[in-house]
Amino acid sequence: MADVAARVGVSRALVSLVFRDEPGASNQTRERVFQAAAELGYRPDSAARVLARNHSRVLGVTLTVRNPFHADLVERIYPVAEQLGYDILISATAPSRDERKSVEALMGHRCEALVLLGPDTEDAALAELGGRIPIVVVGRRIPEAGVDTVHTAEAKGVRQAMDHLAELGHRSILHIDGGNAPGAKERRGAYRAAMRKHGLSEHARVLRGDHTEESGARAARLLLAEQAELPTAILASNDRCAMGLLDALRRAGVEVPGQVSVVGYDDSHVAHFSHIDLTTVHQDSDRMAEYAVRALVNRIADPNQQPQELVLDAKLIVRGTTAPPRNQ
Amino acid sequence: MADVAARVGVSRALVSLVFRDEPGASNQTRERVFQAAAELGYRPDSAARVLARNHSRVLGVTLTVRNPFHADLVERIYPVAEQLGYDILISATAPSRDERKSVEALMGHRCEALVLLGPDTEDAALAELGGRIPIVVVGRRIPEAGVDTVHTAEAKGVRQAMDHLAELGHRSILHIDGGNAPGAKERRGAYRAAMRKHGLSEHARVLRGDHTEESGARAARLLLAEQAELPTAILASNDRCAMGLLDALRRAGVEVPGQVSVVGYDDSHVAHFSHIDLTTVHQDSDRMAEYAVRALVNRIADPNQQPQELVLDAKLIVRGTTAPPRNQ
DNA sequence: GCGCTCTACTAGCGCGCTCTAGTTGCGGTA
DNA sequence: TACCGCAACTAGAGCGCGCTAGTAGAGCGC
Repeated sequence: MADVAARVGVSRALVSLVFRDEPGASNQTRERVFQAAAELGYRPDSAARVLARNHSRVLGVTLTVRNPFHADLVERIYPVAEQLGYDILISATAPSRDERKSVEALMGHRCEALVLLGPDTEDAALAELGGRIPIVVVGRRIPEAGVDTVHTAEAKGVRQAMDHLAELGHRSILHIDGGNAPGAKERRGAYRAAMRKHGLSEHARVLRGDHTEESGARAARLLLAEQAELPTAILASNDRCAMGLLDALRRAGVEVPGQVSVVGYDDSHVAHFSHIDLTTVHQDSDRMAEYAVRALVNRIADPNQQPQELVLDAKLIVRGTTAPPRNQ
Repeated sequence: MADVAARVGVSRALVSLVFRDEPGASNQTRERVFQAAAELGYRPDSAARVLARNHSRVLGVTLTVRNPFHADLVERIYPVAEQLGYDILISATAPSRDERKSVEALMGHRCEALVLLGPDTEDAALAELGGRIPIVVVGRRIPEAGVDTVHTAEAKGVRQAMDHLAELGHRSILHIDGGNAPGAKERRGAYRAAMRKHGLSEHARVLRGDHTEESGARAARLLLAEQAELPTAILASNDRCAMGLLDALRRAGVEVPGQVSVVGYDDSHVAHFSHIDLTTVHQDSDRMAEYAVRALVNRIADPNQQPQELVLDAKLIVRGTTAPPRNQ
């Protein structure tokens, strides 16, 4: 920076002004500063910036690197953050690297606030974390944790899916649940309620699962091994689960939707693909991402505001994996 | 830090020593420092650290957020880097965010070196980037760019796949290529060479594609629309392409491998799933990740060493999507 | 001529840490 | 006793910026 200043023949402070795009420098000088910077290959050092300002203008994001819905969210988080003048740092969670570590890393890099995508940390720990640094939890409800959250109206989405299946004439509808994963409890409850509402309680059945492809495939294997009649419709815990289920069923020669209808949850980009064409509950990933970023920016500006819970509308997208039940 | 020092009754420098785990402090003092730090909720600020040291001990990684093979690599990069005392920062590439931007962001955050996973930046630009900061290119060959690279012996992998198909009796083998994507050119060349070697040049056919599911599905639609006989085997550009191809074929009622055999490339985790069970060319993602990180660490230590190209062995993994050809 | 405002610019401290070049005190050795 | 070496510790500069408080000079009205 000093080199740039020297080259242009001004002070460091002026160069600083120019790079921060603040008033106080003539257009001509700005030009010359940028010119000199380009020639010298100068770029502002964000570590020093962070140190000198007292806020870093960096938001951290934790995600599960294998989750396509997280990928959808991240793709939208970047432009929104950029527009608001924030930079994004990503830290991945994986089997070998738990969420706490990701969070620590991001905090160490001076993130001012964190977006947690579908965190599996327990409520109490999240509340405690929220006390230390602004966080927004995406895709999971956290009652009374005192942190901002954004998630879909799980129950509504499930209800729509169940209404759709019931209207098609399905009675034997099974649910593969998401275990302890974010949103799973709500979806499970809504499934049971919908079965009751449609007078199908006797057909209600929940298989334990999670949010991975493997859990869908496992459920399929289990059902096929039972030698009993397959349900005519299956509500999967999410799209990944539905994907696993779909392929396992098809490999076993079970036609979808001819013999079994399948509904997913998330409407992640994989569901759109013409060759998957999954009926699923749409979560508005764009709005979730936008809200998450804005919530953090607002909270940074005013840390004492009441924590907000944004519940986005869910909407069933009917595609090719659902049809009237087979003749039994 | 000053607070911690004051609380223990020592200088800041000593606290610094303790946190860097350097010799020069008694065990008793270390204890007391950690104790005080815990009580005060102190954590070292990495921005300041980076500024004061002249190296940051941070490596940057660029990846395509939707690519499962990249996910595999990242999962291994974390522990290796940690073991060597480096921290990882991830920057995602997406349609809305090109590679240059990711690289800029990482450099701005003082990464000492970058791992580029399957970069699509052109060779010359990579060479130039390599002149400014140590980089290692993963999954792509860059002849004479003067940067470290690690990739699979593409030709060998393709050759094995082709030998396998030929041995099964396939003659009409089609290739959906990866367009300009990393490794695509080599795979395409190897496909042609293998067809020649097996005396099948007249059957050789390459469809233009890329490394996405959609390109596989598109190719399937195109083939099905042609009304001509389908090839008996298809070599996809990578696993994602194979996934798209597989599902599109199955949805059209084409049995895999009964009517058409399919081979992927990458052996990303999706290929393992029991319900996908894809015959594919294994790339050793663990070794790739390890080598990439070590190469950077070595180059940071000695920037002038000769650039290295590590070519990892490729190995065909025969699973369930290949079988002898249908009777024609 | 004076004082005023406004634009364009500058000096220099401080952000939280690392690192070099020390100092202090103590036990061992000739 | 004098000296050395070593463990344990400290003072203070400096990393690259942002920011506050300031100055110099041009333009203007009276």
